[in-house]
Parts: sequence; structure tokens; C-alpha cells
Amino acid sequence: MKRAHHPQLDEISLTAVMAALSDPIRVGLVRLLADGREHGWGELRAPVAKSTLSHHLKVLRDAGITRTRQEGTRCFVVLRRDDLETRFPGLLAPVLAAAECDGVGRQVGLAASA
Amino acid sequence: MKRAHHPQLDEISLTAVMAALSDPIRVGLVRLLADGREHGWGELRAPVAKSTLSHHLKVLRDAGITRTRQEGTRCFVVLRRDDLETRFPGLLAPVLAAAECDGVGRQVGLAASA
DNA sequence: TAGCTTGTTCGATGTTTGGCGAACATCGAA
DNA sequence: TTCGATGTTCGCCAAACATCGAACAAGCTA
Repeated sequence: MKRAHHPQLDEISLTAVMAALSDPIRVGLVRLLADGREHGWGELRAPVAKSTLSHHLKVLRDAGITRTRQEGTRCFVVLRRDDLETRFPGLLAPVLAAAECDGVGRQVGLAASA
Repeated sequence: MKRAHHPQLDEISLTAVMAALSDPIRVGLVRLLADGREHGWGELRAPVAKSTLSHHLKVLRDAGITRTRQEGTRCFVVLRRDDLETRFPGLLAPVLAAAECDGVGRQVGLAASA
């Protein structure tokens, strides 16, 4: 398919991260990934077409928020928590907390782990 | 002109705040306002037309990030720091810190206080 | 009252975004 | 090798956004 481009630490821009987190679907995805585990695309349940989901995952990847790994035909995604923490210390936690208490992204869920 | 609408605490949405902070000009404005002082429009120096600046200030206001006060024909703006802290604890500081160290919004400045 | 200053609002424009379905590429399995 | 599963990419569209200049509104000030 394609070897996804992942920005280096110093290529991660604040505004890109903020923009990526300004969409409920993407916030929902980040919330799921906040468990620190790697998840397969297949597990992700969002109320959008798969092409749109692919798009959102690309936005997150390009912003440096997630990392994608490919294994055979399927992909796995994981939160770049440490990288984000290094680049923008203290940023992620409040966002996740706010999203949690607000229910932002609750429309996104996990299927029985695939 | 118009009596600006300011969202209540519980009307402030995370995604709106994130979206508002995904533009360098607006981040720059927030950085200026982070000194806690109230500033007049006139002091604000940004490389955009005044109508555009007005627009950005409206976005910040609508997102609940700033508060606008009118006095005669001129307006003053101030950061709703406490409100934001109440609504999204710990969110603003990391953003400001990241913006600072990144130089995001450095294009926005203050004129000799008007 | 006339004029100046200060913001806001109004098109107009070009870009970006979010969304879809369809077509394509890739790999594993039958 | 053919099929199915899994993502990506490709038009394509409507909506939103950033931007500008021009026109407008509202207060001061002379």
C-alpha cells in the first residue's frame, strides 16, 4: 500500500496537532488509543465510511499523533504518547481528560479485538 | 457595533477550542493575552487586514477563549484564563509553553500600548 | 453637523476539510 | 492463481475557512 510518512519529533507542529484534535472522530480515536495498546484498523468502529476513517487516521499520523505499522495486509496504530510528551509536555493529558468528561468522541468505539 | 456573544462555561467545547488554537495568528493573539492584561484592538499587530483580525478575534471569543469589552468605539480583549482552567484544567499552560518554545504566533505583536 | 476613528459585516475568492463511493493495490488463503 | 480481506487513493461534492477590500455602523471630536 504505502509506507506511511511519520514526522520526526521536531517536525511535529503545534497547530497541526491542534487541528488534528479539533475533530470529534479523531479525538475519539485518540481516546481509544490512550490505553497505550496497539490496535488494528479492524477494531476501530466509527460512524464513517472506511475511506473517511482512513483519511482521519492519516491526519493523525501526519500530525505526529499516531504511528502506523503494517503487517501483511492489515495495519496497526498506536499513540505516540512519549513523543508527544517530549515535544509538548503536559499537552495530551488535559485534552484526554477534557474529552473524557465531555464525551467527545464517544461515537468511536472498539469491536471485539480483531 | 454589536454586543458580542460569549459562551458560558459549559458551552465551551473542546473541539471549538482546539480548532481556534489551530491557527498561528490566533495562537499568537492568545500568547499576547497570556500576560493576563486587557489589551485594546489597537495594540494588536498582526500581518492581516483588520477585517481578518476582527474575524480571528471573533473565533477566539466564540470559542470561549477570550472576552471582549466595548468602550466607546474601541474594544478590549482579555484571556478567559480562569474559565478555561475551570473547564479544561491544565490545558492552556502546555499549549502556551509549546507555542512559546516553538515560536508559533511570533508574527503577532503589540504596538506601543495605545 | 461633519468628519475621524474603530470595529463589524458583506460579498468574493481560493483553499482546505470531511464525506462518500468506486477503483486500485497488496497480501494471505483456498 | 484466483478470491477475499484490508487499506489507500481517486475523483467528486458541499461546507467551512482564511483572506481581502469595500461598505456600513457607532461613537467621539471639532
